[in-house]
Amino acid sequence: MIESLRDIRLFVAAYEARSFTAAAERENATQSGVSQHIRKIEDRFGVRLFARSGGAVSPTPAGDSYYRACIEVLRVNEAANRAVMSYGTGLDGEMVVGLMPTMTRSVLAPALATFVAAHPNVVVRIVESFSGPLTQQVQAGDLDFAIVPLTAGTIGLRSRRFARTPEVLVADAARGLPHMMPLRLADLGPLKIVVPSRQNARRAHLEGYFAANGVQVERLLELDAMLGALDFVARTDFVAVVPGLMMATDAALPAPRRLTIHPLADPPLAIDLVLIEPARRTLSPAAAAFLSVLEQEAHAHDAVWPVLEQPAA
Amino acid sequence: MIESLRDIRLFVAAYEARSFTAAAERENATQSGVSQHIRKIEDRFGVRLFARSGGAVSPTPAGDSYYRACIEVLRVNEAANRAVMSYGTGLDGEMVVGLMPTMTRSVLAPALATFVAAHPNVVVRIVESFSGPLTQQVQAGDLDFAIVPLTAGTIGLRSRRFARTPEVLVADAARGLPHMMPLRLADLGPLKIVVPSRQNARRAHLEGYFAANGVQVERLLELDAMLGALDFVARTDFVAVVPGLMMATDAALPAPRRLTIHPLADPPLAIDLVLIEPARRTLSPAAAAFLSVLEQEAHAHDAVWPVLEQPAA
DNA sequence: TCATCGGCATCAGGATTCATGATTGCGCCC
DNA sequence: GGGCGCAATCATGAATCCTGATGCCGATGA
Repeated sequence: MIESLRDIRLFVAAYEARSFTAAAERENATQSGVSQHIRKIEDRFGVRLFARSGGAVSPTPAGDSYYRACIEVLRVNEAANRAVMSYGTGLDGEMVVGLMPTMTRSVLAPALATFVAAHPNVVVRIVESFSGPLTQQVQAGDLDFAIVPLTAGTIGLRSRRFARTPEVLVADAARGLPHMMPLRLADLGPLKIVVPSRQNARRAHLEGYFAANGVQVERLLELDAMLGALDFVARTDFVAVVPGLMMATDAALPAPRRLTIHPLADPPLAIDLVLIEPARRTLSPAAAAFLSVLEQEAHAHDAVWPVLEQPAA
Repeated sequence: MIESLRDIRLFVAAYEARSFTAAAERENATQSGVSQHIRKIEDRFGVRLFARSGGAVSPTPAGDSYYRACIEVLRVNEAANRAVMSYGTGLDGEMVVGLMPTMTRSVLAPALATFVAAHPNVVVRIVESFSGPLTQQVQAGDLDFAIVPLTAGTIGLRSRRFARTPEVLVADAARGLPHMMPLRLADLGPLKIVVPSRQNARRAHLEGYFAANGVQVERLLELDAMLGALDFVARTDFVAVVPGLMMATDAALPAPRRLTIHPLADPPLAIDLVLIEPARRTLSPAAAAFLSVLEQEAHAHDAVWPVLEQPAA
């Protein structure tokens, strides 16, 4: 009875999916096969890795421990493969990255331009979506990494801080608010405001901020289409609160402008963006290179905003 | 074409032996098999790992690099195996136990430490609550067992005596009362005293004791948060009466101390703790083992208190 | 309380992979 | 040039892996 990396991969998939069936689907296998592999491991060690209680499987402490060790094995193994593969070719291959709309509006374009110029052989695919779907896709291994708002940790993901950016108010320029001047929302009187739907992690942050700081809301409009929201703001007396990073290029634009931008003040509000990647893998060289460009681009605009002393809400 | 740990082992052996034949011998394989495995790796990566020049094989730079990465993989993999094998002993399953705060403060921690070391496979869940909710949860079958103060029997429960512990007075050390010296409450003059709410079964015991023994109460403060109560006592001239078991570790603590502890004397007052479990079930092996550890730990501190001749009130 | 359903375990078969021993090819030394 | 040592190759039998079907259990909902 020989242990194989297949065993480990299937176990890791089962652990992360909390389901043999889902794991099989992810790893191009069958439920039966997954079941047999895991039983094989359990027999070899004489330890139960999952508690089967009819409907669902849940890891035992031994399973938890083995999982932590296994993702290490997979990561190191991947590093081994990369080490030898680098003797064959330079930077190429395919890379799939998930980004939330905040990233795609201002940061993506210049980062992409830089990257494709430097690495013409890399096939780049960008997926734009919201945090929920992106998280799932990273978990499933469909994405090399994703940038999403900070949320509670999820099984099978490694995450690290990517950037912090202030939330800013966006208003129709016809209102005459001085561009880039920090504002207290409560001073603006009852607001007609565009917010994302509850699926979006930012919604809760915003509502908490409104409630805690006496912001009067006249009308709430749910709109998950960010670009549409900005266009809507430019044509009506609605305003929107969006991550500053999203407006980075607009902020520096000279007059005349359709929209004015205003960091929230008293207190400021910021949002943390995190990088998530599958815990069992390491970033491919191409993905790592792109991430570095993306990060550099995201921080290029830091200086236009007031310093954020306070941690994010 | 799936990569396997066998590939890696054979490659490592070949690298170290500088010979396929010797490697085969070391790994209980044949020269042919080693040759095929290594060719498989080379094909997969499109890189040559060994230079074959008739008589002997010598690693290429790619082979050197892969070797260094591979021994890392083998090391990490072995660590994974060791991690899970240490779980080979003891019981398994899940166990949910309800404890009153009296138990969680001094007894729980050492008992838990002993238990998880002996039974790493058991998923332990501890619920801290008061007698009412705990009794309900045992009745509902949500808990394997609970430790609660002695009360009237409830249908659907089996109970047995778990421990008897004296009630003790706890006072701010600044009062200068000699630590561990038994006291008559009535001798202390009018008391400012912290007591649990009426939901707590001990409240009635205490009030009965006060009335029967001429204890003068200047102020009563209801506080169900046990830890908070102790902290409050340490900062004010209030005192509290709590089960001795709760203060077991504090009792043995050397000076300097924030609190002094005093068994109630003339007459002593004790409280009985009982084990309750669903009458329709028997204790799971894990629960029984944990109970035994808990009981042992609870009795480990018996000697620090005066002998209780009298039955509890 | 019963029927239904989702999900895992088990089983037998067929496909695939793996290991083996024999044989061949290559370079070296005598 | 003929042994000699070692790796490559090949065909075959063994072990394994994967699959689809089926059974079983607990959860869910009427």
